Amino acid sequence: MRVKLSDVARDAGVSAATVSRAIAQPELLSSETLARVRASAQRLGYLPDGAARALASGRSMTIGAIVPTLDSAIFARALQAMQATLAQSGYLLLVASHEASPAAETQAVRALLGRGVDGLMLVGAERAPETTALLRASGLPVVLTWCGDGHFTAVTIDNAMAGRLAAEHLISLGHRRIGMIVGHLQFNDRQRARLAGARLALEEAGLSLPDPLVVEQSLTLAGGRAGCAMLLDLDDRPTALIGGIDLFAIGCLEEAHARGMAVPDDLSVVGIDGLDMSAHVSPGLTTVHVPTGRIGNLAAQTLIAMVAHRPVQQETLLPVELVVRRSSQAHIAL
Amino acid sequence: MRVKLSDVARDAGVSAATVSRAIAQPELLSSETLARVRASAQRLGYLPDGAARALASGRSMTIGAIVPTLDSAIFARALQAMQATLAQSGYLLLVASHEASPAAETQAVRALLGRGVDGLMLVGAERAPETTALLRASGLPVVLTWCGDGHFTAVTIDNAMAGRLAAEHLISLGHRRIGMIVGHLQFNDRQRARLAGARLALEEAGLSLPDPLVVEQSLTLAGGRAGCAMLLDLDDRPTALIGGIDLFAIGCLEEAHARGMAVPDDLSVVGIDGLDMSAHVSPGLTTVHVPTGRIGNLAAQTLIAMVAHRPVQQETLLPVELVVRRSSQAHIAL
DNA sequence: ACGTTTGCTGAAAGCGCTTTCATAAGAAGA
DNA sequence: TCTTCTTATGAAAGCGCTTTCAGCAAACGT
Repeated sequence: MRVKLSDVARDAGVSAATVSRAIAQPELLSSETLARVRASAQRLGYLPDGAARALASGRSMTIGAIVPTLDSAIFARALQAMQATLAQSGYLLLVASHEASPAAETQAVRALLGRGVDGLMLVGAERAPETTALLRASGLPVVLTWCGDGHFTAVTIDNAMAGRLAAEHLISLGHRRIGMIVGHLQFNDRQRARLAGARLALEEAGLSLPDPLVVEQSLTLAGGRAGCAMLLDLDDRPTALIGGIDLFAIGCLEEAHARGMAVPDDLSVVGIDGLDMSAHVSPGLTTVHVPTGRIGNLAAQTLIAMVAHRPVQQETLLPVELVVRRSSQAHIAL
Repeated sequence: MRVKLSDVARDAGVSAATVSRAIAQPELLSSETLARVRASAQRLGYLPDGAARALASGRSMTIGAIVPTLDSAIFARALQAMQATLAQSGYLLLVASHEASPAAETQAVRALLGRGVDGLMLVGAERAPETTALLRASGLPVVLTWCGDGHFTAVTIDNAMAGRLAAEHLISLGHRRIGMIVGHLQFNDRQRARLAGARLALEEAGLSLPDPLVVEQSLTLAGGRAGCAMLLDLDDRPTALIGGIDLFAIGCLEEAHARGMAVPDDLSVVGIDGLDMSAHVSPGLTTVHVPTGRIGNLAAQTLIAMVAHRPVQQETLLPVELVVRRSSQAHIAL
């Protein structure tokens, strides 16, 4: 049915080994043999069988990625960047998502490991012990992203610093009562770290971020609006809000607008992520920029290097940076 | 090194065939044999080798998807939906993107075909003839999305109708001069169809959508803003704008706001897509809703059915629907 | 009681490729 | 000229699984 390597070999009048080499190590062949094989392959429309190659060589030229969800601007961008980088080296991306379920993540790891991926990208450092055991036992190159665990190779950002920068910015603006909307903290070490960073900054300034001023929401714009609504309905409402992700902050902008409150006059808002969109909303969103695309690029590069047994940096910490726009301003105490 | 099927077989005191059956067709085994094999597999931490399974069985339990980019709310959502549906049947998603390059798409198809995917999802009906030839020659289940070509199985929406609904809505509101921002039309049949639909509706109403009122932009919020700026800078500026994607329309909202123009008082704006975000921006965006997630779900279901040789509908046309919000209102002629 | 079916299991032949090892033919050195 | 390297190629042994095809019991039918 399908053209196989032996067909090409017969057509070109060479052995199967030679055809195989024409694909993988062309420099070993004489130029005329190579040309002949290539011509045959071309003419017959030969496409190597990946499964057979993977079985025989032990490499699948496939990298796995497991993210909470693809349906997020953040992970989508990181994966797009990964995919683009991987493609340049002939790798393909096998993706799975776990929707914030550790058990689903374990399943996904198992599925990807079974598919013979050459390396694996995961988000965050927190996971079921079983998953970690699986990963270690596999001996496969693994790169953690956003958060590292000190053991696996990682491409990270300082989430706590991101939270801190957001908080310190507001503190320096004179805000004393600050609220924060975060994603569900369970199985989300990025959000926990951002919250912890903000809280610490507040405490160092002699302020605090008490539980009533922190609301957990699902990671959507609607979640941001709802969280904002809860915070603004408090008796002693905050004068400034931090969104654990930009989407939350944008939700705050919308909710404030819907209530007839002016941002930044009546409420300051700061996000964390640095979505493209954040520069374009009104007012422009002050945010802590995270190099999402670079996380993806570097994760891919690191994985490729590890597969090739090249030395890699154990943990690459990418910088986050406060970008001040219109959504935050000095708080005038009454 | 790694535990293999024969290790499990030896440990359980059965043949390799029996272990294989324990995985793929457990109903063929006596319950005690099955239990014994499972216990051994569990204890040894056996994970089947996907490459070997794929080679021996001819099925990889992997579905390929090639999209223009992952970094788009639309495709990200569709892929997330696909992935979720596929995962339920034990399939994994192998993704590639082509960034609006037909040649890159061909490459991607080749790469995925080579990886032995069991089926392939593609976006749109327009592609290099070589790609189509490759697809046909492979004989693999293929599902086109958003647009069909009358040959391959497809899960589509009526893009022309979407454009028409947007235009007719504005016409009915009394707008006579309407502009449209579309993505680069080359290699994007979805945008072409939406434009054509809008144009036709206008012409049927005795109006027109002349070239100067159509601007092509890259598919980002910034593109939408830029397109809006161009249209508003026209001598005879339009009173209403259609965004070929919601992101464009949201860009229009921002640009209008930045210019001190009120939407919908000074300008009506309608999008196409129905992003979650569109319901939350201010003013709420009138848009033609597209069931993006369902496209992904159905593409996955269709592919799974095709792999199993179950009959499938040749083309599934999903409905689009106008959702009227605050961004559009009647035009008062001066 | 004797063929016949049914249920469960094993032997073994691949699936299409990679890769080691061996070999043959030149090139180079002595 | 004869040995010693190189260089280019082929033969063949798998990679770890699936899947006929057989075989052997036990259960069935008459």
